[in-house]
Amino acid sequence: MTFDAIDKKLLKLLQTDSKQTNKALAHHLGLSVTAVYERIKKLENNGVISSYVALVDKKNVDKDFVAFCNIKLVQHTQEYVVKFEREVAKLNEVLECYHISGDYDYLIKVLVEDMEAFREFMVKKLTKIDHIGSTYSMFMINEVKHTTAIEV
Amino acid sequence: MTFDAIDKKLLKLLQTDSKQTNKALAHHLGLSVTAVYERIKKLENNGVISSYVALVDKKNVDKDFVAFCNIKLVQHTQEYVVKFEREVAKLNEVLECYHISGDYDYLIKVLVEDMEAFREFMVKKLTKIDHIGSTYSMFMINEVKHTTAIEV
DNA sequence: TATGAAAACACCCACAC
DNA sequence: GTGTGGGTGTTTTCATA
Repeated sequence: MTFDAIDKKLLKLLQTDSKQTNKALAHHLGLSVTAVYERIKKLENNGVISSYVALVDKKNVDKDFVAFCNIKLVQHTQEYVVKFEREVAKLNEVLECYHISGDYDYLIKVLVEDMEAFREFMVKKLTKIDHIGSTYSMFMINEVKHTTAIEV
Repeated sequence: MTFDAIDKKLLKLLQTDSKQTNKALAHHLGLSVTAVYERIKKLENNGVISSYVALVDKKNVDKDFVAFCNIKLVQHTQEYVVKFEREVAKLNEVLECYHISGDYDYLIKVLVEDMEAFREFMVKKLTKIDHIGSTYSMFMINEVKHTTAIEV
């Protein structure tokens, strides 16, 4: 589908705050409530908007220790890859996992309470997955930017 | 604040789908609508729930080229650091930016249309920021997992 | 705290322009 | 694309236990 300037602005607004009423959105966009309603439905039906979620502030739940782990597998057979991906996706400390180019095979983002919890995670969960060769971890010192909103 | 089992389940539900009605949530949790309403308000007022947003599927907007760039600054004076962080945060291709431990100073996540757009980004935006020493980029081959929901 | 009832509000969809 | 209208459902408040 194609987006005009209004669609883009609408997506920006909804990606910032999805609890705005259609009336408020209509006012921002200079459209009628009905027009806004139909544009939103179109974006939902086309899968552009995949879901609406609540975002939790990790600082306010005492879980703001973030680590990025580069992971290398010992082998890259279909079987190993599939199994690793399935196992790692199950771990709820793992917020993101990407198969990437470069020196390592995967990059994962891990969220836990503190360094001690991270150690537990590495020893008891991550490295329990078979076929992991080596890992290289980086710890977050400060979160400079983090947004879920993408420019369309 | 402290969370009981119901709060945790409620947060999980809202982080998955914030458009559920309080009635549906009440049914899932075995509570009354008002009880759910007040728990949600408490979570919002305590800053546990920071916002409600629409999530856009990057595949459906033809913007699914993801790169991770490790960045090293030439110097680490307060002035350079502050300036870099301010400039990089302004770039809307940069979804996330973390000051990290390890061989590099920063890890950023970049979202653009394709490799050509990434090249443009690197040449015309990122490396235009002063004091960047070296960079090391990794490209996403596949997104194995990506969630905004954190376990509380 | 939890609840039910009631008012205020927003959404949804059809119709007319 | 805008506007209206009305039925439906939801949010919010409040009295009550």
